[in-house]
Amino acid sequence: MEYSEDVFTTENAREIHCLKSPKETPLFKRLTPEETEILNKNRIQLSFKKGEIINKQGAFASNIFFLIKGIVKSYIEISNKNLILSILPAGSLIGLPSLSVDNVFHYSTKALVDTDIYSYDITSFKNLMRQNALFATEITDIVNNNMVLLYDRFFSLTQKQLHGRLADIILCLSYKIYKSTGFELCMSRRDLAELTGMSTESAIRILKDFKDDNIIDITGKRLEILQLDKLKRISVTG
Amino acid sequence: MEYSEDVFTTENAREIHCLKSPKETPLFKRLTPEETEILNKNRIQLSFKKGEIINKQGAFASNIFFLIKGIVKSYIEISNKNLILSILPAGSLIGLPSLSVDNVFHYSTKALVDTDIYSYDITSFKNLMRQNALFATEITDIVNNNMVLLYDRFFSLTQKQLHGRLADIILCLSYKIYKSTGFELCMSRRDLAELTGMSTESAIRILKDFKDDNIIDITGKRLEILQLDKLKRISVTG
DNA sequence: CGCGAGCTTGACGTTGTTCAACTAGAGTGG
DNA sequence: CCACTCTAGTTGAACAACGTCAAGCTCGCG
Repeated sequence: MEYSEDVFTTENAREIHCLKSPKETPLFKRLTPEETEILNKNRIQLSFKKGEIINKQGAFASNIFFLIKGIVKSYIEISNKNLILSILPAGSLIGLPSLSVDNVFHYSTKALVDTDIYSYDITSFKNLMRQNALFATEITDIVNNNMVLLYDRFFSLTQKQLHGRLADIILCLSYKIYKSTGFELCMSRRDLAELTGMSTESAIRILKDFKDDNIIDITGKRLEILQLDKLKRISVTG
Repeated sequence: MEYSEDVFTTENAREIHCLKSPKETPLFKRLTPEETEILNKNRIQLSFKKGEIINKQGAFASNIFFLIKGIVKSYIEISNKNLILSILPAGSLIGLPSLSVDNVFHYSTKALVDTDIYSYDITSFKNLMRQNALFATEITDIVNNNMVLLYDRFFSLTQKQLHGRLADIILCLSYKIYKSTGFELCMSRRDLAELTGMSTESAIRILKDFKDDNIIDITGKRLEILQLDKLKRISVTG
């Protein structure tokens, strides 16, 4: 089943707002031809294979990345504990916090599938913000949107039990990333666990619970939502 | 013991970055006299007593608030589950996400002590951003800073055990809000619990653990950190 | 003086992690 | 072509962490 666009804005908006949705960003349209030229002069296109690290948390951030094609995970790693912040589809920007706070990356990112990015010089980027108010406002909008998504995930992971958290993530992946109730998962069970703040074993057990209850079907990487309403109910009740 | 300024930027920057620190924001200095005039024409000053609600999550957001004096908690409430997002000191802005996402407040805020605020018209605010790039950039910087703080709290609450989480919060309050190792807590045990994502009883028990181990002294609302190093170690080990 | 909200403690049950073992598939080198 | 290894996935049992419930306490306030 494919979703119609209105699914995203109706009913349980709260629950499904937890991952980034690919959006045709009007970001660069705010720039004048001259400004675009400046930005593109220092732009480099790079390709990453599935599993490759794009940037490392803590590293000096001299670039902002724009995701042309692919899917990427952003995550925090501290002393062998990993937490996935978000799954980023094409159209996303990587490294925005570095525009304002320190000159380092605040999270790592890794390609979940083969991925192409533009790498922009962070200084040019900053300068354009300081001279083009509409551009700067667009950036604020993007950061604010990310903020609200993070609020929802923050709530989910701290207030819901394992079943609710996993239901949230399955719904998000379905709505926001794959835009279908059936899809080929581009991440491991461990990734699912790190997205939901639980152990890998727990993630596997709960997937099995859902499968035994005929709420989803999952074999290997192929996941199909069989009873969307039940999954939503689990997401709400926690 | 009072902290010298360099404490904030050295050693374990990661752990102490979890609440907002009061900062003399150069925000409004970016505005021209005419722009300041526009903004202030639609500005209203309001006072809230301790415990009063400033704005409600979900309500129509026609204003951005600036915290002149006082301490405020911002929190998410869904079906009798509460999660405190942040403790905001004087100098903070409230409602920034509403500039970009929906026209509603994404969290509620409540005064923890008697509080004065300026209430700005959100439309004037938006218009100024669209015409003054330096102003818009400042807003981006503020939102980005809040984002990074949220990353840290997100990690703390999802990856650390109760003792680590409570240690984090005590350190944050000490560094960022009270700027001293001894202070009069302006919130209830329940607030501490909602800040750390645990039950009130657990918060109380762990405070007692810390007290029994002579790491802190707490009687009523008065809290004194006795062994800062031990508290930091607990924060790190989780 | 009594009431209610916040605080505190102990006993108990649940939830979720850890550990260990086992399986399946995907390279890798002889 | 066959061991060999390595990683991802899976399962069960034991255990620890944490929440819930119930009861009692304290203190400010009417």
